[in-house]
Parts: sequence; C-alpha cells; structure tokens
Amino acid sequence: MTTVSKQDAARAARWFHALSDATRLEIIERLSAGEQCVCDLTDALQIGQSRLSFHLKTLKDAGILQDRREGRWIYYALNQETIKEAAEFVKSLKSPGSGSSAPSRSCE
Amino acid sequence: MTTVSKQDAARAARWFHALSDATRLEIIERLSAGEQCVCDLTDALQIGQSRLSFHLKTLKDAGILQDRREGRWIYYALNQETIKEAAEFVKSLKSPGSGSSAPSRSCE
DNA sequence: TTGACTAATCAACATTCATTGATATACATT
DNA sequence: AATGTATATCAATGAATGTTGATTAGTCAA
Repeated sequence: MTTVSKQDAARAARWFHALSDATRLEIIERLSAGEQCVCDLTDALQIGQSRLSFHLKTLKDAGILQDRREGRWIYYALNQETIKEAAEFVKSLKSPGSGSSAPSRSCE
Repeated sequence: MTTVSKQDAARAARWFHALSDATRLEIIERLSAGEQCVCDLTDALQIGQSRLSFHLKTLKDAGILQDRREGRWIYYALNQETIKEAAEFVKSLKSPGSGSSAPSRSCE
C-alpha cells in the first residue's frame, strides 16, 4: 500500500498538470535533445512568443525545467531530478501484486 | 532523441491531466491496495457522490481505471497497463546522456 | 544614450474544468 | 409493481487555464 502524504500528492499533481498539455510535451521532447534557448524553441514550435513563455514558466514552476541566462539568451533544460522523481511516482502507483487484489466488499 | 507522435502526445496529455488532481491521486492511492466499489471510496474519501463519480469518469476516460459491475455495485480498479505505459513515457523524457547536452546556439 | 533584440509580464477574453444539487438509470428486494 | 439502494448524468455556477496582443525589462552594440 503506497502511502502518499498530502504534500507529495500536491507536488505530484503540479508535475502532472505541467505535463498535461500537448504544447508543453512538445517543448519537453525538444529539450530532451539538450538545452535550448527560447528563440530556438520559438522557431521550432512555430508558436507565439508570449504563449511559449507562458508554457515555459508553467514547466519551470513545476520544477520540470531549469533556466539560465547567457547574454541576452535564456537557455532552458530539463530538470532530470524532477523527471526521475515523477517517473518513480508513476511506477509506485501500480498495485504491489501487479494484478488487482481480491475485492473487499464492505457494501453489502 | 525521443520522438513522440502527435497522437501519443495527446494520449499522454490525457493521462497526465487525469493525474493532475489531488482528489484523483487519492482515489488512485486507495485503489493501489486493490479493487474497490464506489461506496467504499465515498466513505473513505468523504466527498460528495457526484463529485466522486465525476473524478472516476475522468480517470476511466483516460484509461487509468477500469470498472465492472457486480450486482448493484460497481468496482473500480487501476488499469496496470496504462500506468506502466505512463511510467515508461515519463522515464523516456530524460535526456539520453543523463546530463544535458552541449548548448546548440543557433541564435547569435 | 539610443536603438535593436530577447524574453517576461500584463490585461482581456474565451475555454476548460471542478463542484454542487437535482434528476435519471440500473439493479435488488419485497 | 413498488420501493430502496447504488451510481451516473445533467444543468448551473464559479474557478482555473490557455491564448492573444501590447507593454515592460534586461542585455548588447553603435
């Protein structure tokens, strides 16, 4: 029985919210090839600048991306640690015995 | 470089949207102990019936839960297959070389 | 310091989502 | 058939989210 604290659940919910949008998943896919600056992503994704900025912020606030400035460019990269944690979390959702346990019928 | 089709991304986005809510994560946690009927969940979670039903539907539509009727009760259980796929998906987001690759500066 | 460039933020709006209470459906029992 | 129980669905509402265009804030070079 995986026990998850309210805090953990809230953090996980934020991860998954960040991952729940097709545009953001595309950003992540691009970044899985390595760090990129916003201008590269703008070109690649063909979306408006403020829209991209909004999604980058959403991902960064959830801890999924990191950024760093270099001159006038800002480079975004995946935060491997968070992704690892999220993957662990999803894995942990599986029932221990793989198959579902016997029904507990308390409702009769 | 993980390549994800638009369809895959849309499906993944639906998984993550389903996982992006604290109430739904709590439902999932309960079900990771095994199949349960709606009445059990209602008692355990202390939330309104229609609200629970809404969240169960959201999870089911995303493929994360299965249900089956037995008499007047409906039992919900995790869909292990989907959870496995989702875990794989998240794991695949990590950059191949673990660390981020060298910046590709096309913006100068 | 002015101008050009990159990116973030703001304001307005439309859309989606979650919650609530009421109603409908399905099954079981009498 | 009538009633009770379990669950789903509907309608209304408010809250959160995503999109767009405009503005602002850094950074660099002339």
